[in-house]
Amino acid sequence: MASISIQKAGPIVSEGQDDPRGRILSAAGQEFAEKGFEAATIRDICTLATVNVAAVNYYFGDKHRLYIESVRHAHEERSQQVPLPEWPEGTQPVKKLRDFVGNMLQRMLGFDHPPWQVRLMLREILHPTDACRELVEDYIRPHFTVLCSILDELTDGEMSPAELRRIGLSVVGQCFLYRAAGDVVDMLIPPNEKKNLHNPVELADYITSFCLAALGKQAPLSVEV
Amino acid sequence: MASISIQKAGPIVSEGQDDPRGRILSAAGQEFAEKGFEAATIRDICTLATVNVAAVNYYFGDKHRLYIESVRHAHEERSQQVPLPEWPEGTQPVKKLRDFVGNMLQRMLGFDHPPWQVRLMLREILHPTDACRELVEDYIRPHFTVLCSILDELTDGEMSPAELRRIGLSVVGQCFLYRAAGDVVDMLIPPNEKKNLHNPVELADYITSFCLAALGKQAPLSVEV
DNA sequence: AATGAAGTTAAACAGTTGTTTCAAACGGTG
DNA sequence: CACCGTTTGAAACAACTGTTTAACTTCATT
Repeated sequence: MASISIQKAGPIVSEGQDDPRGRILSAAGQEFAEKGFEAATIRDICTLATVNVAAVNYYFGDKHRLYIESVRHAHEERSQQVPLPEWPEGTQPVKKLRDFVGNMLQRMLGFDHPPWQVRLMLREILHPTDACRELVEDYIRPHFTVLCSILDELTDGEMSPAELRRIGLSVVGQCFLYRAAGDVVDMLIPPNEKKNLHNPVELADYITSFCLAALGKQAPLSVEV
Repeated sequence: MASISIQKAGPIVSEGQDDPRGRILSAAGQEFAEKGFEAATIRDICTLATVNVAAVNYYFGDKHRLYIESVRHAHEERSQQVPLPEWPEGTQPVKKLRDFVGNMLQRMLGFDHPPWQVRLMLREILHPTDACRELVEDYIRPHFTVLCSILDELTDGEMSPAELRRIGLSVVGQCFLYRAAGDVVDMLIPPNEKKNLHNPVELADYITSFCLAALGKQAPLSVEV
């Protein structure tokens, strides 16, 4: 009974090596990312975090609130790990677009394989729960807004905000496919082709070129006959 | 014991109104599509199918094999519901591309809201299990091959197969985003804008134009200043 | 009518789930 | 040291999971 008031906030300290709450949050994120909300069990999470089963209910109240918190924890961490690029005044919008796409691919695909933070966020994007709104407002929308403003610069203000958003979704969509359906993409293209043409760097160049060509800011990929 | 031999095949009849196996398959597909493999329960499936709990194990052996079968069932049904378009000899590749994109969007997004077959397949694409390989080979790859051959026609054979596949993924990616991350897209754009610019028909026109422009087969979306 | 396989049922099984309990241990403060 | 709120621990809880059992119905075939 007396512990109920604690569940709302928990200890102020966080992220320490021997901080149980932080360890649970990290372990939960990994488990939820891998198995999803239902399949991940409190017992596995606690084993991974080396805490007692009761700790989750003590610190977070129940499994659902632990999930919400772990999604928040994930996108906060990921925002710090791969921040948006900053450009000096007067940077060419073409370069900005290339940087943005490269940044987005790096954030989505990671250097080797994507970290659990991204996979957890992906789950929330695909099957939104209560945690989704915060994820969109704090993480996704700011990034999308930057992209649209780059496109606005690039098209010299010719496009309406609605058109800019639609083009922005074209850019995001091309990157998103590799993240969300990466396994199927791997089955559709030969392995060596993946290394040569579908690595993050080549992809960023290609997707940027594709969009620049579509917008008439660069020669088309194929020449008219 | 005696019933084990039955589980492999089941009755020859299928899809009848009072065919338990067919009802289970359909109910399982809906439940798996909505909740995923773990969260969907055999009891809920059987309640929906109005059969006894033991029926699943009788007809399919266990939950996992029921899942495999229901994924197969889903993409077989969906192939009949929305077949690939057929074009008469000499059809312009531009028209083919527009038709293909429209067809893909219709298949992915459905007329009103997407049927459970698509949502189940989407789950398998995002988090592949044993059922994925068959889904790719029997459903996804044939469609992707058609797309690449259209792009080959369109570019007059100038592109290598690898380049064609990469462009194909650009086309698919733009459509896929609306299917996989539709809820987030809805949060990023105003509701009326969605009706005007992001309905299947407008989208098919836009995505086709975007790609044609990128390939230099149509005027760019924005004119050079 | 008798037979026996095919199909269906309610009940039970063993295992796992999220959650709770309550006692023990901790760590500062009087 | 004794006190007290906070944290940890092992065990138990009730509910639910997939699966199995064994009795029962159906029904074409002999």
